[in-house]
Amino acid sequence: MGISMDWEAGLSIWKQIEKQLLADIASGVFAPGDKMPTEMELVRRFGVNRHTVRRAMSALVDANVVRVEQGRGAFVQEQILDYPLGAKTRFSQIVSGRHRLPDKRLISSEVLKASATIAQFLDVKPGTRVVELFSVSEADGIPLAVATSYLPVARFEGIVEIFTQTKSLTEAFKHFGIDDYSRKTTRISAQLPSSRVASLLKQAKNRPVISTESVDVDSAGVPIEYGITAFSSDRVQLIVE
Amino acid sequence: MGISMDWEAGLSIWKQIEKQLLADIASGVFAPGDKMPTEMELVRRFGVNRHTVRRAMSALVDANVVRVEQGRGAFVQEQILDYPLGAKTRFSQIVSGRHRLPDKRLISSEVLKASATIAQFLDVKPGTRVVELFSVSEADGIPLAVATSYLPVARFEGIVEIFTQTKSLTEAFKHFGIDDYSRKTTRISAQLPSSRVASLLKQAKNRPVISTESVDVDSAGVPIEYGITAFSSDRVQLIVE
DNA sequence: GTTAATTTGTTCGTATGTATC
DNA sequence: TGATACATACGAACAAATTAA
Repeated sequence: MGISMDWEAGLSIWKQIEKQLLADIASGVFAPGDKMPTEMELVRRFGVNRHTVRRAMSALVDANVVRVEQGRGAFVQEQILDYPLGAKTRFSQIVSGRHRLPDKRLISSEVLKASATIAQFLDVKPGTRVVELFSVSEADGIPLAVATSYLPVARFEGIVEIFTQTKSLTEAFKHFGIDDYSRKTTRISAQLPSSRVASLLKQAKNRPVISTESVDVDSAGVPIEYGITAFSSDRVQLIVE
Repeated sequence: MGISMDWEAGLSIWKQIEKQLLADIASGVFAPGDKMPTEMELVRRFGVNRHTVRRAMSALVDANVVRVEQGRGAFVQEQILDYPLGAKTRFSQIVSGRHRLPDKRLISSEVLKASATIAQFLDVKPGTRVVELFSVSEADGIPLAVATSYLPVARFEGIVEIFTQTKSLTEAFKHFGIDDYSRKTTRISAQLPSSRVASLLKQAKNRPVISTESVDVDSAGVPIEYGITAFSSDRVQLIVE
C-alpha cells in the first residue's frame, strides 16, 4: 500500500505531499469545512513517516489552507469573509459585494418586556414591550452568524412579517420610514457558543465565536435596535479601519 | 451541617444565598478570577437543595458577576476592561485612564527575516531583517494580552533595549523621532490560545482569546509595526465607536 | 458519568544527504 | 579533506484533547 507517488528528484518529500494535498483541495476532493484524512491515513496513502505528513500539513496550516484541531482532525479552512465594522455596513451588501449570496432566516420571534440591559441600550423604560428577533445570516447557504435583535414594539409594529418577507432589517426599517440608520457602538468579545448557537452555525461547540453587542440609531440619533451577534470565527473576520 | 443561615422572612432562599455570595465577592472572600465553591459545597454550606443553589448562581451569572464553565466550575468574573479601537488608542493610556497600573513586559525578542506575510504588512521585501518583540500587557499585575510585534530592524536599531526600559512602544518610537503614529487597520478574530499564550495570560486553555492583527503607520503613512495580539476574552472587550 | 478508542501534539533518538567553512 | 551545521526522514513513546461506546 501507498506506493502511488513518483518521488520527483530535487523536491523534498514533504513538499511533494503538500503540493498533492493542495491540488486535492483546489480540485474540490476536499471541500471547505471538510475533514481531511487523518495523519495515519495519509501515512498509508503516501507510504511515509508520520513526521513527514505532519511537516506537509504544517505548511498548509501556515498557508492558512487547513486548520488542525487536536483530538478532532484537520479541516479545510473555509474562505474567511472580511466584515468591515463601519457606521453604515450592511450584511447583505458586504456578502453580495464578495459575490456570495446573502440570506437571513428568521428562526423565532417573541414579544417581551425589556430587561434592564435592553432598556438601557434602547433608551426606553425597563418593562417596555420589545420584539426579539432571532435569526441566522448565511452566505451561499453557509451560516456566518446568528443574531438576536431587540426593537421597541411601539415603533415597529408588525416588523416580524416584513422582516420574514424582505429577509433584511435594512429593508424592514424602510417600511417604517427609516431610510438611513447607523451603527453607534460595537463591543467585541470572544466566547464559546451555546449548543443552540453552535448547531445553528453548524460548527463544533469548542470552536469560539466572535460576539458583538451593538446599537443602531436612526438619523436623529434615537436607538432603533440593540443586537447581540455571534460570528463563526472560522468564517468571519471583523475589520476596523 | 449547614445550619448557619438565619432565613429571613419575606425573601426567597435563593435570593438570600445570592445576596450572601455577592457579599462574599464584594468583601474579597472570592477574588476576581477565583474559583467559586462547587455546587455541592454550597449545598452543604447553606443546607439547601442543589436547585436552590443553582438558582442563586444563575442570578449571579445574569448579573455578570460570576461565570460558569461546564466541567470546571464557577469563577468570579474579572472586571472587563473596555478597550477602544481607534487610530490613536494607546494601551497605557487606556489602562491608566481606568485607574489601573499598566505594565508591558518583554518576554523575548529575536531578529529574523521577514516572511511573506510580515513583509506584506510592513511593506518591505521578504527576507528583510525584522525584530520580533513578544510581550505581555498587564493591568494591576493581571495579564490582559500577549502581543507579537514585528518592526523593521533598519529603522529601529536597538529598540529592544529602549523598549525594555520604557516598557512602551509609544515611548520607544519617540527615541526614533516618531512622536505620532496611528493604527491603520485592525482585523479581529477569535481563537483558542496556544498553551504558551494561555499560560502567559494565566487563563484556561479552553477559554477563547480575541485575536487582532494590526498595522501601525507613522505620520507619513509608512508602516512601522505589524502586530498580532491575543486579548483575554474574560478581561478585555474591544469597542468600536 | 466513566472508560476506552481515536486523533493530534511533543519529545526523545537515529540516520542521511547537502551546504559551508 | 575534514569538521560542522542544517534540513530531511524515519522510529518509538508518551501527553493531551476529543469522541464514542
